[in-house]
Amino acid sequence: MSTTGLDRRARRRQETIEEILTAAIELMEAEGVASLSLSAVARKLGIQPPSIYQYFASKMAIYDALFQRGAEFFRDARRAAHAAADTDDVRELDLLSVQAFSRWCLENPVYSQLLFWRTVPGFEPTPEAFAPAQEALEDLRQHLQAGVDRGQLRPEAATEEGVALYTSMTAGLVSQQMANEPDATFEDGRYVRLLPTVLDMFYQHYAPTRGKDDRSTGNGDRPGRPA
Amino acid sequence: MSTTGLDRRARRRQETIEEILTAAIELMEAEGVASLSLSAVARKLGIQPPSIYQYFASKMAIYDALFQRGAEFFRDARRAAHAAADTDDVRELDLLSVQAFSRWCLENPVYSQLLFWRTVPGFEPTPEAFAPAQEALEDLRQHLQAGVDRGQLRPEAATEEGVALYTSMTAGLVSQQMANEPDATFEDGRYVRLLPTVLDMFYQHYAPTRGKDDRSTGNGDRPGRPA
DNA sequence: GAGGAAACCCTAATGGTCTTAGGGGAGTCA
DNA sequence: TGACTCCCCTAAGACCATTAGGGTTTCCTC
Repeated sequence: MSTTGLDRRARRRQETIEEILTAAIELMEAEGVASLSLSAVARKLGIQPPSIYQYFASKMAIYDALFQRGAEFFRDARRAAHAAADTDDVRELDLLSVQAFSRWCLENPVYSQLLFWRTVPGFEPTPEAFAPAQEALEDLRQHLQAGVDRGQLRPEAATEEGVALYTSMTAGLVSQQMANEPDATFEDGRYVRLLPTVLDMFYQHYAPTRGKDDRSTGNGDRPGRPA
Repeated sequence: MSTTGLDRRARRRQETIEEILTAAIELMEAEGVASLSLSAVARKLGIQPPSIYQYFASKMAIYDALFQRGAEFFRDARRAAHAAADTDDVRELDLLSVQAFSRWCLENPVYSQLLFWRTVPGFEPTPEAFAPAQEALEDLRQHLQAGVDRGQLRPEAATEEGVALYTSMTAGLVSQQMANEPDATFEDGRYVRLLPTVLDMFYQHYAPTRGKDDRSTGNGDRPGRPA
């Protein structure tokens, strides 16, 4: 059969590509992101180093593929956290998704370093690899816009400035966590524990100006301050 | 003379060490922090690569020396900003020093990456090299304690949690700035422009509970919301 | 089934890296 | 002057990424 043969070959090729990528990830986890060696990948697969060039044009192409893969994982993890949440409260949803974000980062330090730090010497992601990351950012902006629409945030929150603030604060915590306590889990990290706090700070900073300072604005289900 | 000879030799040795370090910095600025090559350093000095081992035990030792150098620069820049300020208001002082911090980071991206990101493969700073960085952190804690003592911050601000929040938020902005707009100056960076804002958020979050929620606590000179 | 093409994997080689070993010359001191 | 230390060298080993080119297997077409 003409098609099955082609499919088989294409499938085997795809399998090898996957094998290379997962071997690369495992080696990076063990030896550090920037010290990935193609020879080591080849050894792990039981082939000779030049054979890898059948599948990737260069070492950078491997980094790029992993960047794209990570960005897709990340975007989907964020969307899944949204979909799984059974609340309509924007702030609650926000906490869930930001916790999903940081949990994913801590559980996938290799991807995080590739995605959020510029940790590899000459590596710059191609636009194609970068696209999913930008989609995730756009997801976030729309989410903040939803918060604005429901009166839980001032319109400024969904601007470029709001997104910049939001990402800096949350990614800042995760960065510090990974740099200073790389082995901590999501549950007992000293920095990542502060995520609800910075979220509070964000929502308070962009709280709609309704009457006087009303901390629990648009957020009826959270315990208020004692009267 | 016995001493002058020894001094001369020691001085020349120290000069060579400095030459090596500045050459390394220049190469890193041009080629990226992690892609530093001892051979390139040697070429720049007009010597052969093995000769560098007369002055540094390994490539990591050079990274370590630069880490220490950078931490000392950083600590001193922060202290100088404090000393030069002619205000007693803790919050004002804070803004000046955090701006000095981020300005220094943007002007010295090589040192910043070495100090605040884990960007080099197998590099871990030795305790000796790390000491000045810890001194700078202790400076910050004391500064926050001063804010507490003057009634501008709640006592929690000067705890480990407060320091973690403070460093995460400010370093988060600087990280995002350097990752996303590496060529922007301190004046026109989209992220670093938000430093006063996050400082506001911090001071508001740790505002002493004086009567009701008083947004302008300890911050008389910033325009309030319209009544 | 036979011929041909493509895919796959190999060896060999180039030029780069960090690092160690060991030797020779120059400056320094008694 | 003789000895000692320091400095820089060349040579070499063990890696690395990458290119060139050849042989074998696999698949499609006739």
